[in-house]
Amino acid sequence: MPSSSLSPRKSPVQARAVETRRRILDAAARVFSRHGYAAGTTNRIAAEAGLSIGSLYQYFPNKDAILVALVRTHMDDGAAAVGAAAVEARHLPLDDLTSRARLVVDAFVDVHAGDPALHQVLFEQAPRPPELLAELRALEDAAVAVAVELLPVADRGTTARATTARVVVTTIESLVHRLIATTEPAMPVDDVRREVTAVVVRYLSADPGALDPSSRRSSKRSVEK
Amino acid sequence: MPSSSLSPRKSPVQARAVETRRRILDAAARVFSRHGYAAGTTNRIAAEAGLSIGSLYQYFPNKDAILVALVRTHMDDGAAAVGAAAVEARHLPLDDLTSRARLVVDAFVDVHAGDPALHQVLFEQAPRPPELLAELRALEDAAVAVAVELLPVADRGTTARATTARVVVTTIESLVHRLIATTEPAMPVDDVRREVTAVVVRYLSADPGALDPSSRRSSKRSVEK
Amino acid sequence: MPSSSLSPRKSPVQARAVETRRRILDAAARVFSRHGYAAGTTNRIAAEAGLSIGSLYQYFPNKDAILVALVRTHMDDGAAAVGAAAVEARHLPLDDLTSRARLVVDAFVDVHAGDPALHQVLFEQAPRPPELLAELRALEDAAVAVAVELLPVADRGTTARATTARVVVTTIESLVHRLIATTEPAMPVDDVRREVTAVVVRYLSADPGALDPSSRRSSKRSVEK
Amino acid sequence: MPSSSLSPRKSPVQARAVETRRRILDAAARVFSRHGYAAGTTNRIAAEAGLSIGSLYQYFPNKDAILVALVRTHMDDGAAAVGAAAVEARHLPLDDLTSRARLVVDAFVDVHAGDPALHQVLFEQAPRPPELLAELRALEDAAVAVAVELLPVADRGTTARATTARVVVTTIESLVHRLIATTEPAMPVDDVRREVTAVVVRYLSADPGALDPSSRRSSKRSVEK
DNA sequence: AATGAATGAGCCTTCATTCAT
DNA sequence: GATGAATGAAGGCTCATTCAT
Repeated sequence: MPSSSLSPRKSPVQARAVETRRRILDAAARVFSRHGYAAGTTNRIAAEAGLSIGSLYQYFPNKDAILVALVRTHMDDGAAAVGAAAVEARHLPLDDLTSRARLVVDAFVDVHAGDPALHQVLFEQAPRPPELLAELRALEDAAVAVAVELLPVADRGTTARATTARVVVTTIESLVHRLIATTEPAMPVDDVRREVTAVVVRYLSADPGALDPSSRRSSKRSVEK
Repeated sequence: MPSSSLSPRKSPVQARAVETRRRILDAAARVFSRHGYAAGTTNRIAAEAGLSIGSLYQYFPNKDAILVALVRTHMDDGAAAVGAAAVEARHLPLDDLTSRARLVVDAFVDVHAGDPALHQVLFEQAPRPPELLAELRALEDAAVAVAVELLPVADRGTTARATTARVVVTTIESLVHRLIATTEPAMPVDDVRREVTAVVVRYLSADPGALDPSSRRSSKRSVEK
Repeated sequence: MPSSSLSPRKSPVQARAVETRRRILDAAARVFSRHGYAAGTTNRIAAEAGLSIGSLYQYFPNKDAILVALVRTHMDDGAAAVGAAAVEARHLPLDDLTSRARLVVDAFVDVHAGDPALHQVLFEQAPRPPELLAELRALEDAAVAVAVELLPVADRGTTARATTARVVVTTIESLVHRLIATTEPAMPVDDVRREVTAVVVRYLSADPGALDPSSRRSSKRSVEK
Repeated sequence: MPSSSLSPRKSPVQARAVETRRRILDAAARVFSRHGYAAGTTNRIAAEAGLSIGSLYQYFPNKDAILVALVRTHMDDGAAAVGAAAVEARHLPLDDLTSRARLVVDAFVDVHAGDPALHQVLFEQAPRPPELLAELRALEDAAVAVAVELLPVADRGTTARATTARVVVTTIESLVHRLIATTEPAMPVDDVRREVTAVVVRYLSADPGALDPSSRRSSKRSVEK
């Protein structure tokens, strides 16, 4: 009945429900991050959210749904961040590969730096339903498409463009993830940004002619020497 | 009770025990690979090993010990394979970076290609005790040390040698793992070998002067130049 | 507060309450019929009635009360229908047993044919409180009394009149119920009417002398006779 | 290792397992009989059997399996008892309908008299899987077949033989069940035996010509007479 | 009176682990 | 040493019921 309200907000009921949902998700993030997936029990999550177990199940049909919601949130956030970076990158000169890559890498780093432990749980430890896996793959495909367009990804000798693009995307993703998630003498985030960018840019910049690693024995000549 | 100094063999009893241990570990590998960690129950492992659950517990104090043993085995195998590759690589000329890197990358690929699903379980999905994580880290440190010695890892501008070396090691590890373990249109193993090698070699070969990604905007000027 | 003695109607408020009660009961009937007692949750009933769960609990103190109300309704309906049939039957000649029985059987069939699944839930599946069971028994006793009066139930050899009457009532009840509720190649309702009537009539009509099943072996001789 | 035992019993292990199974089933029978299906929790059954809940689940995969086992047992027992009675009945002269019927009725009574409350739970209250229902129907069909053969079931006017046979079977079943299961002033079992037999025999013996209840209004004329 | 979010006891089930044989 | 039946803590989840709004 918000007949003349300027802010077309959700009705109180819904607004509260939305907030409770958030609270559960936040609690789940904390619990999963701390205890991992298996030990992140629904009871613990409910307690952490300050709710009864029954209430939790009024918002999510089962434990997996909570996980999926969390994964989707992070996927969306990641896609948004990287997408924004890509848009920004397009405004930079085509030949300034470093700056372009850096923008994208930074987005990835920001996404991962938030809660590495949670990321670990969400994307490695927990059993994700096939459908979610498919979405994840689709997202990566989209990222590959962006990479092709954004970076000068060309066939280089034996290597097809698609392969190069996928290597680029996978490198950024996995390297950032590993460098940040791997505990202990954590690498300073700035170093991560700089080095991952370097890895990608150099991979793409190398003069194919001077540096063909296509066959294990291409080095033959130097060996003969 | 080594009866003769010439035959340092284990007594029959011990030998049998060792073999049973192996059987359990092999069974666990198969079970974890197929079902994941959580669904890889001790009973299933015992059944797969053709043992009673009681017997299994005479060889391992608990489920975690099985996992740890498995992880250690794979760590050792990996270390051996990479170590052997490193030894071989040392015989190649210092400037044939590609061949040297390729040798190491191949070792990593071989280690991962065997049973990607198991690797996933052992190194991502299962909750590993802190002590094991420490060992893992030590192993990586050793790998970094080898990398420093084996590859022409030098300080490049802002980047300390240790950082470069760690990036190299992490890149190989995570990229190979991801490229092989990530299901679906799996990348041909040969492509993986070639491209990972390329990534590493180019990262290390780039002329530091011409390609300094140290600051996000520094590149602009070089472009204008 | 009946404002006028001429209109013994309930006040609007009460009338509405009565109607809401009805709505709940109807909804419960549908839900129990479809899902059974256990799966017929109060929330489902409330939803089916277009009410909030809170409102439902303003009309019934608990789930069992709903069931009891439903059972009572059906008991009353049944009693009314059978009672009416009995009244009508009394107008038929005493010796037209078939018509008299048929009238009663038809009443039973009509009662059961309406919603067999619901009947099943109400009278077999759901746990009925002892007090309700007592009412049920009382009702049956009444039916027995009617049977004694309506049908020529007389002592027959070893069998007391009360027993015969109870057998008649139970036969009609259970046979109609079973023949109609038992799924699958359901027997046509008309066959049910005819056969159940036949069972009862023949049971009551048989020449007691010619057909004494009182002892297992006594019959042999009578056959020989 | 029962190499030379005269009684080819199951090995100790199996024998014990079989006995434990029995204990669980017996406990379940008592618990279901006392508390009904819903309130007959697996924990209660385990406790009643003097076992831990874990052990119970080593013998039955879930609660329903226990119910099904119980139902099957009773179906088998019933089929055996009735079958034996049928065999015995066949040795009686064809025209001694009463004795033949009595034999069968007695079998039914014996089956039901054991634990009426449990029967109620097993065959009315509990949710039985469709597959079990199918078996139940098959069993009834078999019973109908036996009835056709055993008793002089012939077409009588409007009524097909199949209908008559089914009515006979259903009458015995439902009447015995109801007469015995219905609590309180329980009818003496001997009365049940005698009267149910009478109902069936008279249903089958009546002179079809003299007693045709085929149409509701056929009686009108006789009234007018 | 109505609403529906919240509650929590309790259910079914799993599985690592123990221990009598 | 081997066996496998037994154990029971703990987990995911449901649903009748309450209560603040």
